[in-house]
Amino acid sequence: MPNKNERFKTLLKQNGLKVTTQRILILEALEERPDKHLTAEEIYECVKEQNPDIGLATVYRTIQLLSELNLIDKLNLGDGYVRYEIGQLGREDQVQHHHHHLICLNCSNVFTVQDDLLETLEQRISEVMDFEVVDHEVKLYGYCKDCRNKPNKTEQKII
Amino acid sequence: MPNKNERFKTLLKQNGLKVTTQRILILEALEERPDKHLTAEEIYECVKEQNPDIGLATVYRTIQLLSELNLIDKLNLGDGYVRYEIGQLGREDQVQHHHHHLICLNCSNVFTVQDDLLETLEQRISEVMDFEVVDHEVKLYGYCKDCRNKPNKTEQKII
DNA sequence: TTGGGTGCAAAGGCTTTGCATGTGA
DNA sequence: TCACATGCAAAGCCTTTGCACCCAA
Repeated sequence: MPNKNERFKTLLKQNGLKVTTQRILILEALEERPDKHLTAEEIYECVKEQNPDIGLATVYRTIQLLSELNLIDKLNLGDGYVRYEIGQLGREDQVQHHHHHLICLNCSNVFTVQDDLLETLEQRISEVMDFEVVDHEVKLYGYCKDCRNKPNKTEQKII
Repeated sequence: MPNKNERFKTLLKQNGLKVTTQRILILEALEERPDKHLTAEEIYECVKEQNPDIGLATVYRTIQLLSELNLIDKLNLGDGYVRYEIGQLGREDQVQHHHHHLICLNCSNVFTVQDDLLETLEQRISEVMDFEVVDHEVKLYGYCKDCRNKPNKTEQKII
C-alpha cells in the first residue's frame, strides 16, 4: 500500500521525525487493526513478522512518540497493559468521530461505538464547572450480545 | 468516630471477612478523603500514621479485596498508578450518584462531577448494540478554572 | 483453638534507560 | 557527515507471592 506509506512518511516528517522502517511498520500494524487495541508486546509481535530484528524497546519508544503526536491513542482497559489504537491524526478518513469502548465483563471483548452524545455533557461541564474539555475517555462495562444470549457464562478471555 | 467503625465492621462481616485494624484504617483513610484518589502507596502512608507496623503488601491485598466487594472503586488516571476512592457501598449516604472525573492537563488536579446524563447514552447503547451496561468510567481531559485564568501555564503536579 | 490475616522479603512483569552501533537526511 | 534512531541488556518501579508468625472468632 504505497498510499499509506506516503501518508505516514509525510506525517512523520511533518513532526520532525525521521522516517524509519520500524516507525512505518508500527503505524501500519495499528492501522490495519483499527479496533484491536494492541499492547506493546502485541505490536512487537506483529512488526517482527516483517522485521525480525526490531527490539521491544524500539516499540515502546515509538508508541510513546506517536502517542504524544496523537497519531495513535492510548487506551487503558485496566488489565495491566497499556493498549494503543490508530488515532484520528493517523487515520486516512480524518473524520471527527468520538468513540467509546464497551468492555464485556464476561468475555473481555472490547467493542467500539461511535457517539457524540458527550458533546452535550462537555458543554454543560464547561458552563457549570468552568472547565475546558479537550478530550475524553469513556469506558462502559457490561455484557455483550453473545454472552447475554449464552446460557453458559464462562468463556475465555480474548480482548 | 464509632459510627463509621461500626458501619465498616458490619460491611466486612457481611462479606465474610474478619474485622482487622488494618482493614478498618484503610477504609477510614479512603472515606476521609472522598475526592483524593489515593494510590496504594499513599494509602499506606496514611495508615502508617496510626499503625506504623502495617506492611505495603497488606495494603495491596486489602484494596484488592475491598475493590472486588465494591466497597472501594478503582480509578486509572493513566499516570502509572492505580488509584482508589471510597465506593458507593462504602459510603454513608448510599445515594446512587454516578460521577465523572475532570483531569486538568496543566496542573493534574482531578475534579469530580455528578452527572447522570450518561444514562441516556447507556440506554441508547443497550438498544443499538444489544450490550447491557452495568458500570462506566468517564474521564474528561482539559483545563481547570484556575489554570485557564492563570497567565503562566506551568504548575506543579498535585493530583 | 485455628484458619484467615499480616509483615517481610523476594520474585514478577511491564516499561524505561544507558550505551555502543547503525542509518536517514 | 552527524544527529537521530535502534538493539540489547540492565535497571526501574509498581504489584504480587511465599512463608512463617499472629490474632480475630
